[in-house]
Amino acid sequence: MRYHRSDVVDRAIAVLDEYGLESLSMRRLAAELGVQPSALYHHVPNKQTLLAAVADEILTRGKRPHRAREWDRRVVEVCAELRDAMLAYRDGAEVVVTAHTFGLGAAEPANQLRAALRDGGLPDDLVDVGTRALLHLVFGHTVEEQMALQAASAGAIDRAPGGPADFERGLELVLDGLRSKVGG
Amino acid sequence: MRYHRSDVVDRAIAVLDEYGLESLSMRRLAAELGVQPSALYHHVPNKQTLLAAVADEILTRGKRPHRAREWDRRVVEVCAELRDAMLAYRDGAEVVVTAHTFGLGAAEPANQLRAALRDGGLPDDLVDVGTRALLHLVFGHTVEEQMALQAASAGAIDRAPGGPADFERGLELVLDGLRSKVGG
DNA sequence: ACCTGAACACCGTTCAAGT
DNA sequence: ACCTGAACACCGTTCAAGT
Repeated sequence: MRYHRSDVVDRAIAVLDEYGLESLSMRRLAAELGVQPSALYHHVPNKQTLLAAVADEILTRGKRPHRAREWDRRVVEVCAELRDAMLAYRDGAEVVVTAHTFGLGAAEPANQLRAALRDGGLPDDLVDVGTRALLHLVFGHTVEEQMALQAASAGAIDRAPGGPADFERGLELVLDGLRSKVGG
Repeated sequence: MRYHRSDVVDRAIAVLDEYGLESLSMRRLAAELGVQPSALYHHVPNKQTLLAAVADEILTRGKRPHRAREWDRRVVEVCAELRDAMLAYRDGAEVVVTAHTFGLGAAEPANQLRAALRDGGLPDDLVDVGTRALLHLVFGHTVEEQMALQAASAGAIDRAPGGPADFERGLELVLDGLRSKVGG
């Protein structure tokens, strides 16, 4: 059987979702595809690049249309889409955040947020600061939430995991700050 | 030579700072101490626990007195202390954030932030939401900043790394949101 | 109590050789 | 172009045995 890069990425996501990030090794993935580990390096230069591709694919699969017209409602939509996309696969948040940290892929959400803040009439420097703040909030919240969800499903007794309500309230804090500057 | 747990942690920080997190293996650390890898397991149950201890020690070393009296100024002080503590060692932010993510140690900053927000007269649920938002902001910003600093010092040309100015402006966004709720 | 020596079950990556 | 087979240089962790 002959594979393409997209087959490798798809299978990587399947392994990630079923067994978790710590089990997603190049050797394990190769075995899953019925191929020698060295064969993977024909489709992907290294594991880091593969994980970046996995992150991008997770975000692509989570894409949805944005209907909001006001810039601040669109920010909430983009952030919610990002959160839902990461939560859709086991350890998805960890993978996306790591890719973003290393500057590999996962750039789409940042671009959408920047565009929304610019539409809001914010000055360039505040667009930058705001975009980063929103992204860090969504990433931090979602990694924590997914951690708690997975711990709970593994039987560990845990307090309520934050959830979508706390998520939006954290967002509103930053949006309040931004809105107070848009008219200033 | 006989070692104690604190010797192991101290040496781990030295290795971290000099060679980076990816070089901080149990085997490498053992070699650095002139001991067999298995000897480390008399002082520490596993690597995860060691890294949590490293995170806590990094935060302890970065401790400083807080002089601000207003709650919002104290928030800024706590956040700046946290950021500086993590930046003081190579990959320090990554280590502290990972420990916090896995719920191992790194709990002090959260407690200090909670106390400050409570002093501000915020209701309990907003104290929770605000603490998490501030923590995620500081963590996200500092990991990104440290990444950029290390990339720059490794010769990669990079745009200005955010720095303390952007850091405080992101913070102010959330503080604006919180302040608008304290009188409401 | 603390350490050694040896082993177990893995990693990511490279590279000559095959088809 | 894509894959195999074998190797290189590592991992974290366990455990009997020593002092």
